[in-house]
Amino acid sequence: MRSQVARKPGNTYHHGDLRDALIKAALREAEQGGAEAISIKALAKQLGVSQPAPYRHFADREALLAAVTAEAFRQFSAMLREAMAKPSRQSKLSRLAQTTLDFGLRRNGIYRLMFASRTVSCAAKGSELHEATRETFALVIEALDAPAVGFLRERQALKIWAALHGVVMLAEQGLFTGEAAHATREELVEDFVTETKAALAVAIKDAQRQKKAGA
Amino acid sequence: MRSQVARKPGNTYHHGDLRDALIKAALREAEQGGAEAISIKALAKQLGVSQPAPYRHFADREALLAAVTAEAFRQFSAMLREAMAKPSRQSKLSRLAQTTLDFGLRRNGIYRLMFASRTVSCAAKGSELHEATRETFALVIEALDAPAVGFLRERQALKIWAALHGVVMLAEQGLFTGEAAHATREELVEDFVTETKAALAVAIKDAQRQKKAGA
DNA sequence: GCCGCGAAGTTATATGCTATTACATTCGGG
DNA sequence: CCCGAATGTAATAGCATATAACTTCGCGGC
Repeated sequence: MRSQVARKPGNTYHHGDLRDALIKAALREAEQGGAEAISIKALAKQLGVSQPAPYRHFADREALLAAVTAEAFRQFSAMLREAMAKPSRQSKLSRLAQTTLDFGLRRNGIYRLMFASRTVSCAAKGSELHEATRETFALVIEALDAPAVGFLRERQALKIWAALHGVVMLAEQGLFTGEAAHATREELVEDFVTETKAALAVAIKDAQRQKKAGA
Repeated sequence: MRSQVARKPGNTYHHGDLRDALIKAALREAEQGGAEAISIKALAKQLGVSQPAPYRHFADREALLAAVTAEAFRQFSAMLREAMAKPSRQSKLSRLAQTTLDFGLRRNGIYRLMFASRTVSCAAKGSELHEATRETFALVIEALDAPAVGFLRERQALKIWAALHGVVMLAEQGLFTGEAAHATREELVEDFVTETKAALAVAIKDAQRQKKAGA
């Protein structure tokens, strides 16, 4: 018979998977309040471990935030992938766009963690976080469903990506609820989607014409 | 002979204009590190007053942040107005756009304070902060240099405003420095400006046609 | 089997920030 | 000139980050 001092149901002194539990709990906390809602002390209490225990897994608060943000990007990517995968009348790009808007508003604290904090821009090139962001952007390019034509595809991806972020930002700021609200967020997003498709179609046609002329 | 305990050069027990000094100093601090770089204690020390002195002017940290953000909006508006006022080859909209990008990158901490924090969305309707944001958005509409045609003008203003924010966000995140960097931020911004002008021109022509047809 | 080492957790503590309370000083109007 | 309001100070409570020193547990080599 072991000592079994542990306070957790069928387990021991050691938590078993504290690192993962911390990230998941932190994500829950950040859902509403963003990064500032993440308190190491509170998380430790919530998970039933001593206050400095988390420091065994993360050097400091910044490191935890980076891990949480990376996980957030992975969840976001998964959501986008799912939305793009399921059959639908709408285009992949449109589904990606609406999903981004939805995610940005419903999980706004996490969204701010991902796109509006310094954590991401400080991520080193090979880091877990950096890779997670790159993968998400790759999905945007994929959603365009367009052949590679010079760097035009990447450029259009950047443009729609930027536009989507902006809509989320303004929506959260309340610019759609005042007098200027005669356009819904969804309409604006669909506008950008349409424009992107049009621009891509023109560019591809141009490229084909040039090829033909060259041949 | 008075006590003259004061530590400040030619002055007294009272600071004279602590509230204003706090806001200005806080803005300096936020320039790089954003909201989290603003510490009441540090500001008090820096200004040579006792640590609780700031609480005479702001109920709590949130209130200080709101005031700082409002001041930031006013400075931003002033910068936009100046850029739009001076004669130039470029359109007003283009100057507003490039100025926004410049401000968003050079004073990124403040920019995040203004557009990516919960402070703004929590601002009450009549508050100083709320008014400041509304005034800034009015400048965007002005920059379009277009007659009011239904709500189309507001809609275009929202769109370009959103797009600009997105570009700043992605730029700060480092998405323009990687492999996809074959479009500069300035080019993207100019793209959006051009598209906005085109959309406005079409809409206005449509409206005139409709009017003529109706007459 | 047991031993010992390293991973993971604990208690105690230092430091820094926010915020409140009670007290002191100055300014300005009646 | 004096009193009250505005503004500042000292002292302190409470919470968060972070580190140090000690403890417990699991596991792999012998």
